[in-house]
Amino acid sequence: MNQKKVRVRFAPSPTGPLHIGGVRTALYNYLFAKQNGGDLILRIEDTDSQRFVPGAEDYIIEALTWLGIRFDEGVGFGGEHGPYRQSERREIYKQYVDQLLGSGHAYIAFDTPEELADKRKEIPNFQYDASTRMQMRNSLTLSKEEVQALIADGQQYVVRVKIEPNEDVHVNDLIRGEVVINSSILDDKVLYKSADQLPTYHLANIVDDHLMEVTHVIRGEEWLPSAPLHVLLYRYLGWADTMPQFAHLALLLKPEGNGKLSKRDGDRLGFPVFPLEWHDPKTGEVSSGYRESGYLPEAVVNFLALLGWNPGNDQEIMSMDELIRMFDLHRCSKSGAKFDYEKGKWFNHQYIQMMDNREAAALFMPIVESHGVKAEPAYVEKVVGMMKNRATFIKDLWDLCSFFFVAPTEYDEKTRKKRWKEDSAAQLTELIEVLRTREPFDIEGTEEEVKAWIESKGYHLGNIMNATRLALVGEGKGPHIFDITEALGKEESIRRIQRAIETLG
RNA sequence: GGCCCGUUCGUCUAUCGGUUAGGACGCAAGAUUUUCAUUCUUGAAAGGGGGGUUCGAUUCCCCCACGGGCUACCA
Repeated sequence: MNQKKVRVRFAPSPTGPLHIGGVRTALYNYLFAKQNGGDLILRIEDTDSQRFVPGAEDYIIEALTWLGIRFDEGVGFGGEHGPYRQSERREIYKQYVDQLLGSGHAYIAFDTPEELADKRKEIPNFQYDASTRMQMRNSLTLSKEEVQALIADGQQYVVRVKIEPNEDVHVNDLIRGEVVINSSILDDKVLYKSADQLPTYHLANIVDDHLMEVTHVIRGEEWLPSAPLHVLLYRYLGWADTMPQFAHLALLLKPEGNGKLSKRDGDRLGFPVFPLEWHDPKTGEVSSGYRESGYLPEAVVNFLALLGWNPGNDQEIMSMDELIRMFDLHRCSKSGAKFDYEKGKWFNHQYIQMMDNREAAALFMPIVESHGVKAEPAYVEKVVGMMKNRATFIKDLWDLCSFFFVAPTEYDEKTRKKRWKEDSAAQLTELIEVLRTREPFDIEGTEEEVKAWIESKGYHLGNIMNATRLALVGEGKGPHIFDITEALGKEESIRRIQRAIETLG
């Protein structure tokens, strides 16, 4: 094993918002880096000028920052191995393309996209490789002079890797073990595009990982088929001995039906696929995000970490620090995981329960204010403490406990029918007198006194309590009655009961 | 079509040849409760099929089926 400092990278392409599967890849890279005292690099792979989307890069950084994934180096974070944006590394790639051309591991090809398309139509399973390259228009079949002339003439060309056939290529994957593929089935992939004068992913990736001293490549399974090509490129460039180790992560799948979870699923499936809300600059379309939906970043991280990995025991709730300690690439599952949104909600519920009341109240306060209510932080904190165990999202709290802030103006019909009896008005009128003289207006004392009164009168406890609840809340829900009266205070409690008596009769 | 990877409850997963196949989400029932929740208890729920190897396979091997990925001058 090498003793070099662990360096991993997350290398998204800025073609839109980062989706939740990408977030998981970033997370695993982060966990692995931190566990090994290594660095995490953010590299932007913008070699496809056609698909570039403005704002995507900032979005990626903001999203990962929100989730607590910290980079040591890269776009927006500085570092010694820059630039970290591939579009700014043209000259570097050019140099290695020339090296490959010089060493005979690559060649220039003049075939136009149209010609290739025709070829593919004409010959089933056509592949540009050792068996076909000598029938094509490239620097292998044309003379040096012809090639020079074509280039001088301004003909567009690409650079292709020249794959040596009949060679078993071994890819040692940290998750899947050894994968062996014969080089004959690989094709002569384009390394350098004529269209935008930039390298393709394959070349840029290898050059950058080498130059940035990346030790481990942790990426999605969609890259596994091209991993042998990458191994070969390291070899052709003379970097085989410092080649990083690979780990290909199983994909995140749609919950229903088939296929991997993709950006286009958007809100179609009934849940966000993006960490942050995304406003498409072209279409104006808005896609929901986990943050805006009310998720706590810690819950999202915990949930995502467990989608495709487990600690080997029954523990499910883990902080980022624990995840860093426990993460293990060898415990990543080999098969794709269907995205289970319900479980995600459960995680958020758990995290809200673990949250400090003050913290939760601070998050809830803006919602309270948005309803035109001015409330003391201490009061909000008290209410949150009583109610948060029933909330999956902080924003749920308003529906759950608005009655703590706004007196009911109408009474739920069903509850009224069921809970407001003939003698409720009379009984609650008496109750008001009991409450009026009660001092202090605390939870236990008040409860004791009210119950003693009910008993002495021979009233039905349930009837009184349920009617009182209707008066205080406006419907048949909520915490313990005396928790409510204590929080509302004597005056407000009496006022509400009074009002109910007047309204409901 | 070709190539690659995978296959345990509905879902996420544990099991590194011998287990009543465990946990979690969700679901159902019950308990608690003055209500609604929370909480607790219990329950239903799984090794794709066929061959091997072995005293013994969910576990190892092969075939098939199924699922997923890749197959662009996209990443």
